[in-house]
Amino acid sequence: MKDVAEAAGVALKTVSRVVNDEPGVTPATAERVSAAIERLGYRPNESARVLRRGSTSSIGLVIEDVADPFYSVFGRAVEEVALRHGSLVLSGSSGEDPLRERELILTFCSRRVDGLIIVPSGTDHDYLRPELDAGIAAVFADRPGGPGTAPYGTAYGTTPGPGSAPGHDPGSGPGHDVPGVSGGAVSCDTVLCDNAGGAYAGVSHLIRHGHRRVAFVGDRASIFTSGERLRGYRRALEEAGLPFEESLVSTGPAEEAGAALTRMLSGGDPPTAVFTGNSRITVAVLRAGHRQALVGFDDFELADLLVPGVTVVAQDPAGLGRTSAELLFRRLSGDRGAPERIELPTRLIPRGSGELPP
Amino acid sequence: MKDVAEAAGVALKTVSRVVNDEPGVTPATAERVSAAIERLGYRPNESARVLRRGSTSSIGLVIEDVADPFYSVFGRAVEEVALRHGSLVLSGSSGEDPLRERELILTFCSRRVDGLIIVPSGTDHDYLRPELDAGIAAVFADRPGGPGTAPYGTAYGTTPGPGSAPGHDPGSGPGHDVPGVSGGAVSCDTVLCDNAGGAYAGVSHLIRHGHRRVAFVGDRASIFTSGERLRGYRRALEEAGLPFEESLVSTGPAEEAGAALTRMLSGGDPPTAVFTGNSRITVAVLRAGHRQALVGFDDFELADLLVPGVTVVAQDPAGLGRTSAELLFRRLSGDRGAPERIELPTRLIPRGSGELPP
DNA sequence: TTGAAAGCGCTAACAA
DNA sequence: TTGTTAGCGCTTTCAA
Repeated sequence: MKDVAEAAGVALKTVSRVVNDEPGVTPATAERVSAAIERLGYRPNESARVLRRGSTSSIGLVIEDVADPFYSVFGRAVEEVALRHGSLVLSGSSGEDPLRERELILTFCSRRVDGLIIVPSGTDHDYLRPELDAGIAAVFADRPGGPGTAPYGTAYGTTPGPGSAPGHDPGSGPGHDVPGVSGGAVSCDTVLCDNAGGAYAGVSHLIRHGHRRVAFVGDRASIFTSGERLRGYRRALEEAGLPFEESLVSTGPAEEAGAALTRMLSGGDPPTAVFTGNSRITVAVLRAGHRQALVGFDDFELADLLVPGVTVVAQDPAGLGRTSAELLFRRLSGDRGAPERIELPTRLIPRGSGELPP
Repeated sequence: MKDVAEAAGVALKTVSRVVNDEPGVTPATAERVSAAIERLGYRPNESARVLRRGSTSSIGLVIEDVADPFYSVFGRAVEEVALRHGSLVLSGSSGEDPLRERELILTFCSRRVDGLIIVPSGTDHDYLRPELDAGIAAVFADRPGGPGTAPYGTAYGTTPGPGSAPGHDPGSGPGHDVPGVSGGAVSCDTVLCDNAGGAYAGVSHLIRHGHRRVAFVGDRASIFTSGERLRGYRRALEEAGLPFEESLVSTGPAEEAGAALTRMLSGGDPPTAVFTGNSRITVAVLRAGHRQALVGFDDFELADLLVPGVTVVAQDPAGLGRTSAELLFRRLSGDRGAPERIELPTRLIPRGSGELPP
């Protein structure tokens, strides 16, 4: 910068003005400075700028896996919004590891990101408090953050989010104690998908097509979304007057999903339909050769090309990313209102597999 | 930091020493400092650090679309390597727009990334020269960079990369003038996939299964990889003594692929097999209802679950990312050798569609 | 083992 | 319209 100033015969501040498009520079002077910049290949040092100005114009994005189709679409939407706001995106994969998540977040904070969008894998985000106090905004996406995060002065309290399916019961079922599902004090902005409502719709769809024994094959019960979807499943059974049977429910990692379903099917009185808790599990079940009636949570590419097409409850990952990012930037531009909890709707897409008769 | 120093009753430098694990601090003093850090929630300001030290411990990643499965896996691999090297990843999507690409790269450079990994969509990267001169390392991945980028002193010259399939002809065919394919001066490190060799293998596979009229449905000829794959196709035909027919070749965006193939099939003497130039096109062709013999470039999820399974020439996006990142970090740690051009092999995965008889 | 002072490149505040 | 000065938070250098 000094070199440029010298070459153009002006003071530092004038170069600064030109670089930042500040008013109060004669076109002629500006031209001279621009020429010097061009000739010397000068690029402003963003670190110095940040140091001086205090804001980095960048946000941190922590997701489970950058390579997961769901989260990569989510990330792209965040990037889009960030671009519109002149912000860059620092991103990292937590790999479902709370420690790694924490490390990543603190690293981002060291880099003084203006805000964070977090798909939390941990359930305790107490360590965020100093950062939030220091003015970093944070939005939890896809899953609520753990207890102990309370920015913006206003405490949120224990709000058992009602979900949008009719008549949700707020308590989580016995034998499926999902931490953070109900009664968790979530007080950062949170953008979720209507997991319970979506599962409710999917399972009801199967029931409407004549099934009375519907299996639930979901992910580990410790994951928030899994618990919510299980809730929706129970609610649908209940409303149809069908009994909830432990033997028709499996929760565990996707790798075990195929085997779990096989076990159910080979037992006495097997299910005639399956509801799967996410796309990884849907694919695992299909790969294991199961071809009975099926509705899966999460849309996935080529679901329409399989035979029969796979009926799914589609989330909107791009919408989730967009909403989260827009909320974050609203906070960054000064909105100090009470933390919000937004729940995005799901959409049932019938493609054949969910309309098979028992 | 000043507060911490005061609270612990030491000088700034001592805090700095503790934060950076530098030797020469009594355990007792260190303990006092750590306690103050914890109590005050102090986080070092990375911008100031960068400003002082000069290195940002971050790299920039420019890809076409963060949400594309191929590139998101690629990006994840880059992230993995960066993590091992204590580096963060700034990433952005160019959306195949050279202007956006350039803007993104310059933004990253302003942020003083230590290095860049670029999947170039533009063909001219002259604007990178000042950055490269300033010591930023760059690796082109998936496609070579345009002319006019010559770091590390050693010029690379015009090297018509031979590819690994036997007997490639170096000239690109008449009527398919692909810029940068042959004779392009590429002098940054470059990591590519063996596009020509892979296409050669895929088309030869179809020919071996009795097909004598194989269509090529590829992406726009202006894209480097498309051109290379077309080269491999020609080579395979040539070697089998089959004529190259313009009417069996289509190059254009994926949205038009289905219609293009339909046209070919409804003409006189239609093809009995198709080779598709990338997974987007493969899917487009399948979605258009085509079910003849097919080999596609690029593997994709669920290719094995379709009926018949889709035979593909698989690339290794994670390997591409890993190799690129490792090369970059080798440069960052001081390797000034001549620019490298690495070509990763492909793998043919037979699944049924490529083994159908004419 | 510890500390004081200088300065990284830039912009905010104030002068001319 | 243009310039001068101070200082952002840290590390480097040199001294105690």
